[in-house]
Amino acid sequence: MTSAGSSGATLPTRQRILDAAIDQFGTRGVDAVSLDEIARDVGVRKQTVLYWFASKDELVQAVLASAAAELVLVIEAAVRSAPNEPLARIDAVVGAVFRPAVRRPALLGLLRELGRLSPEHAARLSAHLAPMIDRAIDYLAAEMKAGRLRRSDPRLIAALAYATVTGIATEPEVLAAVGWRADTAGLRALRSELMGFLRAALAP
Amino acid sequence: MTSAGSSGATLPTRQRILDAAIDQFGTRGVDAVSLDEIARDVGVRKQTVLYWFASKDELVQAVLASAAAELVLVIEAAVRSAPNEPLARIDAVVGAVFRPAVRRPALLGLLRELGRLSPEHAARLSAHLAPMIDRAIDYLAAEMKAGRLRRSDPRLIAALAYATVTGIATEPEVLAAVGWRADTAGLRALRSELMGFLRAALAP
DNA sequence: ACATTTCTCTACCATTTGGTAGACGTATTT
DNA sequence: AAATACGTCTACCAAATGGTAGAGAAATGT
Repeated sequence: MTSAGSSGATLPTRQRILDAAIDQFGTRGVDAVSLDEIARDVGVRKQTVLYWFASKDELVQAVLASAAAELVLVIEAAVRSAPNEPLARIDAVVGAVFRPAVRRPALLGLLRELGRLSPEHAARLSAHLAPMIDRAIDYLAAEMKAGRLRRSDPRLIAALAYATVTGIATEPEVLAAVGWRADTAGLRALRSELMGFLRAALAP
Repeated sequence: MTSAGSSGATLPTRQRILDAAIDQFGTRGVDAVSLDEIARDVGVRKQTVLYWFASKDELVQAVLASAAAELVLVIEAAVRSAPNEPLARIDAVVGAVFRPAVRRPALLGLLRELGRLSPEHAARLSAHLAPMIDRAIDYLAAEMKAGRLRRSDPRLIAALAYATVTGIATEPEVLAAVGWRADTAGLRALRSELMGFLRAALAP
């Protein structure tokens, strides 16, 4: 029983399908991407995709779980390794999310798909992220109480900060529309502006 | 020649198709919506849709133009009727966009489709909005220079503010995920938090 | 050596998609 | 009254979609 199970270490193909699917679903939307396209990206036939994931629905489910897990991992690591000071922590989280997000908008783009998914998928994804969200909100509330963050509704503040980061990371076209350049200097400037924006919005 | 032309006053059906298409495209994504579904929404057959709009592509084009025009109209009106003070103007714009946006996420949702549209569509939409965006950026730059707004890159600030408003307005699921309630009081609280967030982010 | 499992493939299939052709009734024009 | 334009419809169609059935190569176990 070397096994594959539903969790453990998996073989190349399955992972490659998953990766391709994250990119496609995240950037173009689940409904707009066909299994054939994913298969072509991976360099394999559609039936191979359907061998690893019994249906498109199951693939979507796996993609969401995988992306959510990756996000949670990245964010929690950033939080743990940051000093226990709210603005520094926010910087750390933004920094951690920012690079992968801008270079691979699909990751956050998947979250933006939330409203277009079936209620079941949406619920599963929410459940996956809920603990982290709840902890973040509790943290914000505590820091507000301690006067280290601007006093406001921590839940809405969390949502607003999320909207800002996700929006800016998943819509390069908007940045292009305001004349922004996607070169290295541009990226650095964007990141620094983003942090400045959030700091100003959240500082007491 | 009572005529219909491509601009002027039009008959019910065409407009109803346009409205239904805005909602569907904006909430579910262009690629994911079929002409049959739009037709069903309107209570008509697909061929009737194709009578008014020669192809899906043409319908998309008309929808984008219509939505952009509506947005520009609403925003410019809000700006004109607001006092010439940057934070007040921002409040006015947010207030003007907020109600329609939350009740009809499709409008802003269409903008979020930008990256998924064909380059031609994206370019046309950008062109439609560019004058307003440029004016906004110039305005922000001037106010920053005058010390009435936090000094920063006006282009990125515009993009960040846009991301915040659009994100929060088009993703009710995120609000739900943080435990927000969509009742009247919730709406008021959300709007006030949003304005507070932006004011704090932009104030000098 | 043989049997079995693992993985990818070809061959189909029913349904849905955007789109064409043209019939049919109703206004409007002449 | 005849002719014409207008708006919606039914009848199709070729391509693409998600999915089933099962063949065949390669590894693995016995």
